[in-house]
Amino acid sequence: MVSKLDTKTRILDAAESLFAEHGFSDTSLRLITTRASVNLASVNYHFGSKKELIQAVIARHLELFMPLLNEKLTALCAQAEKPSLLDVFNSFVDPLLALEKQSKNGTVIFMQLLGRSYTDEQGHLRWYTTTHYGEVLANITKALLKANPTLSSQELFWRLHFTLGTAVFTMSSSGALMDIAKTDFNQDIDVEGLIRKVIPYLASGMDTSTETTSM
Amino acid sequence: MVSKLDTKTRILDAAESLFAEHGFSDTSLRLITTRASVNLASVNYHFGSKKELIQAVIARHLELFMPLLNEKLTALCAQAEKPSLLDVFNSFVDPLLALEKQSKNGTVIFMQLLGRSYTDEQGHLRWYTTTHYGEVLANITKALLKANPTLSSQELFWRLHFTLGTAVFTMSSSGALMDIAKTDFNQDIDVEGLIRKVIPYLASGMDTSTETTSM
DNA sequence: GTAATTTTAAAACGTTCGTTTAAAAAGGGT
DNA sequence: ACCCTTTTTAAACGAACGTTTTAAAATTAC
Repeated sequence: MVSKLDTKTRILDAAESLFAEHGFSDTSLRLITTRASVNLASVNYHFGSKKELIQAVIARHLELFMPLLNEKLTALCAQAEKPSLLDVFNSFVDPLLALEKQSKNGTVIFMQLLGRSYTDEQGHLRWYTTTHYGEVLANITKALLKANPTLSSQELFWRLHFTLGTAVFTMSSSGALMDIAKTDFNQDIDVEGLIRKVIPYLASGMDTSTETTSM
Repeated sequence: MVSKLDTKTRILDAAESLFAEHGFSDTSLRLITTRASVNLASVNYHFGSKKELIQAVIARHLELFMPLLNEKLTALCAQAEKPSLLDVFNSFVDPLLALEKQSKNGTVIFMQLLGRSYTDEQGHLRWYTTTHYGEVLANITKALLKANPTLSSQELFWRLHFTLGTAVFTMSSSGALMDIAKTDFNQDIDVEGLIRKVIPYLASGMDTSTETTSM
């Protein structure tokens, strides 16, 4: 079943980095199979179609990330004392960094794919996530509500998506941002540093006082 | 020079909505020219290439948005009293809503294009913006620094991009978000309502206290 | 060792893409 | 009316795409 290095794995590895770099549509199967050093037809043989390959690439990351995150969140919800919002967001750090070990730049690639799955008309991707990992998503809101019980479910909904926007956009363009920080401020920062830098911002936004809300 | 309705304008109108809906690569010139009811070759005749058409579409929005924003920001910087961060972000409201009047869903389309210009490998788009509207961008940071003088230029840099992420992502997926809000909470909200909802979040994030920053 | 199955390989399929060409149509100036 | 420029049109170009086909090679099972 397995030779030197699984053809399926080679394809997934090549595809995920190319997808993150150029987007789904702008990455051809020929480019993927060339980088993976496999035959063009192997994609259709092993995955069926390009669309199913995209699903497989994202699924591989979700399968690693989601259980790790769920573990952290349930632990947080199980403890007696009330967690801070920083505690909740810090729960994401280890699962995100675990992706880094699965594949080079795994964290950034994961967030880029997550962002693209929202914008690249792959609307079914969001559906896939919510149906396969609805329990985890529910635990995210549960933990956030435990940290800030004054939040209405509506406000939580909005701020959760505001948070997702910051996270996705920041990590997606992390390469460019880190370059600018290096040249402009001579500031060296890696992926983990960037994650830890954005978390206080996210916690602060999630904790916005609702003084000026109109509806 | 002008007939019933300029062919160039018809192309720009059709292109901008299709670009925002499907992305640059997934929108073919045939789709654009069909919706615009013009000949396929007119795009290359009037704009030279597809890439130049993309530039033109974004430029048209920037040319409306940036001067309006600059006006608001300079007024804010000119006044004696210190503005709040909410004041600064509220300066974006009118310019954004002005886009809504230029074309249907103009605000959302503008933000979608802005987001895509960051992620769709159109890195030259970011360069175009910074070189053509560097003055405006400088005024943004100037206004924010006036509202919060304790911010270092580095922290401002990072939080500005965090802010951009929230704004772009929220407005880009505004259609889906508003749909969910409608079905889940029976909450009716339009583009202006969404803008006004995200602004307190952005101000709060920009005002994050730097207690836990590590580097 | 041989047969059955799985995987790889090269080639071609039909489609769609952005762009170009060349001629017709429309417009403007005198 | 005429010429000259601008614009529109239909048709075709070559390239790149995802996918399919067919056969060879490799692997597994007995």
